[in-house]
Amino acid sequence: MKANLEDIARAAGVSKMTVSRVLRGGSGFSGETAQRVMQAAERLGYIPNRLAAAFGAEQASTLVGMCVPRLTSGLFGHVLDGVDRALTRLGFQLMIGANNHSAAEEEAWVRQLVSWRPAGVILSGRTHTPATVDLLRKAALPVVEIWDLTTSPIDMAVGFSHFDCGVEMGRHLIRRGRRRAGYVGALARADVMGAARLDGFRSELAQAGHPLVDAEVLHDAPGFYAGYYGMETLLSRRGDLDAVYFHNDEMAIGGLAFCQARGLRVPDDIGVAGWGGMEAASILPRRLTTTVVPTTAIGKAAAEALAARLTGVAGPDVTIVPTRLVPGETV
Amino acid sequence: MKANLEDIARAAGVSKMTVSRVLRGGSGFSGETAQRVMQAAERLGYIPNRLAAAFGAEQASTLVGMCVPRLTSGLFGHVLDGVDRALTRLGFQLMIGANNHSAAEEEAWVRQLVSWRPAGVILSGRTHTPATVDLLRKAALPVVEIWDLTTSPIDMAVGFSHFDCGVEMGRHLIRRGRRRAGYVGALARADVMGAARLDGFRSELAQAGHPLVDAEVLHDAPGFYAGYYGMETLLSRRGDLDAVYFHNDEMAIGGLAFCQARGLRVPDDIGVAGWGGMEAASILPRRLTTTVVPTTAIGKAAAEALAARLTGVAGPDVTIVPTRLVPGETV
DNA sequence: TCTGGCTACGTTACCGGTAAACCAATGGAG
DNA sequence: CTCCATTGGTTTACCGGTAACGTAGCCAGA
Repeated sequence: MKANLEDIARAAGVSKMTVSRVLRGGSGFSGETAQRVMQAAERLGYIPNRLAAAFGAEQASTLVGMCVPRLTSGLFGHVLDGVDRALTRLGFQLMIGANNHSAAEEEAWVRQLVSWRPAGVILSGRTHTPATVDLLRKAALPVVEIWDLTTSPIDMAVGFSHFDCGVEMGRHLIRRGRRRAGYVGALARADVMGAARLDGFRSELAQAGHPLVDAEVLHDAPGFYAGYYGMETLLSRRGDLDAVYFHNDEMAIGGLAFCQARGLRVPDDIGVAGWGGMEAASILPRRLTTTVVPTTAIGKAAAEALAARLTGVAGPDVTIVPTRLVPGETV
Repeated sequence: MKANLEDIARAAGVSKMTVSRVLRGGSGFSGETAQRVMQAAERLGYIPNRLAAAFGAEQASTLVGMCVPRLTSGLFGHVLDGVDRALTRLGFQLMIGANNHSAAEEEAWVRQLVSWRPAGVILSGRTHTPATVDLLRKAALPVVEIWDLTTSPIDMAVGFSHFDCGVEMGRHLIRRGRRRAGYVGALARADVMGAARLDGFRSELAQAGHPLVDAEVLHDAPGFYAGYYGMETLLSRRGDLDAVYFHNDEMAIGGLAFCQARGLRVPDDIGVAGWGGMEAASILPRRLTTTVVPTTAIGKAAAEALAARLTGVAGPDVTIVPTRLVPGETV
């Protein structure tokens, strides 16, 4: 039914090996032979078998795995897009997985992945089980950890400091005269990076002499609803806040919706800041003050770091991508 | 370096085949043997080689491919999530690709995919090149086409009628007393499904005796900005519209932002309707009138249809998932 | 006692490529 | 005229699993 190299070889009157070389565009054959082979392959509707190729030649396959926290995150959608575009251009295939912010789920996924003998892996975050790290080391896979900067990456890293994002936003709020700031987060205990931003925020405020008044870290996923209700909860405990920093833009927009619903004027009565830089944030009636993260660039850089490693070019082990605090009209 | 079945066999004092049977949880071995094998495998840090397994046994692999129009779409993020959760539970791995609304790019991706001999494929939409269809047929792959209902799916389909969505929204606007409706779309000529909604919308309005006044279909990606500027463009041409139907919720929200910026009162001066049902739509100051699409359910159904087909259970060829028009406060 | 069926394995033959080694012409340099 | 490099191939030996089939030992029932 399905043609293989042998069939083409027979049809073209050459050996299997010659067909292999022609189809992979190598050398060691005449133009005339090449044409006969190509025609035969075309005529027989040959579909290459990468399974056999990757298996037979122990050389790296063209498979790259990537694990994100959640597939529903707008930010990671852009990261994925950046990765996918770069990998496609470089001739790789992308295998994805979601770990739902759980290192154990990530381990299970990595275990599946390495059994496909991929060329490399891209992981999100720096929280991995020891078994995961062990597995990756044993498989001798190029690994890129994205999103957060790790002091000691497993292999390579592309990202930025979440702590610094928090610090910067804290400084901004202080500069804008805010003195009683709160924080609304999500994914309590599951998301290390949101926690890092909160740490940075808290530390900067404390240093400025106007420490964080209160923080509400929900267990929910960081969406609009969570922002709305987080804001409600926080303000019901502390009605005297003059600014609230959110886990991300979606939540901040939810928070803004709450303010609107309660007749709170932003930024006069209360300031609101987000994080991430989703498109909607810049088109709200009042542009949201937020930190823009170069998501697509991170994905692209991760894919290219991996590809560079695979072609033997020594790239940088750690790539720092700059985030940018964009002052809007909400604080 | 890396252990294989042979190594385990040697260590456990049995044959390769017995190891294979034990590790795959089959039968034909004693409990004592099983334990020796397991321990040896554990001790040697055995990592199975799915490449070899899928290659050797011509049986279907556990690889499933999925192609979406854009990875940055919020709606498709949820579809992907639904697919991924279901597939992971069923023991499959997900390989993804984006076609950027281009049948040619989809073909290129499918060509790559089939060379991995996957167990099945999930495609978005019903626009495929003849070569794509041919390729899939030749590979005898189970195929699920999602998102849009196809009259004659390649194999299976999970989705709904975009035309009907448009019809329903047209009816809603008429019921609300709107008589001069416009439309703002995106991805001109690339997105067949948005066009189908517009067709349905247009046809229903015409039938009601209040035909569509004007439509502005941009070439851009359907985001907030596009909605903002699309609204601006449309209203500059036709200032007398009393309602605008948007390609999706993001664009509708962009349109709302424009209204706010220009001091247009919604829904008094003008009505706004979206499509898709993003979370943000329900938390806006005025809840957006939109059609909610059960994205995650579609993904789940697609994955399960595929799995059913693979286990030999005959599932339905076409699964219709219901969309729901949710009247908000914007029209 | 013989037969048949079960359990618990072992043997053998692939799957479809690729690397590496090998070989037969051919043409040009010395 | 010989030698050697180059061109254009072929042959062989794997890669690591799995299916299919073979078989020894044991026990039950006729």
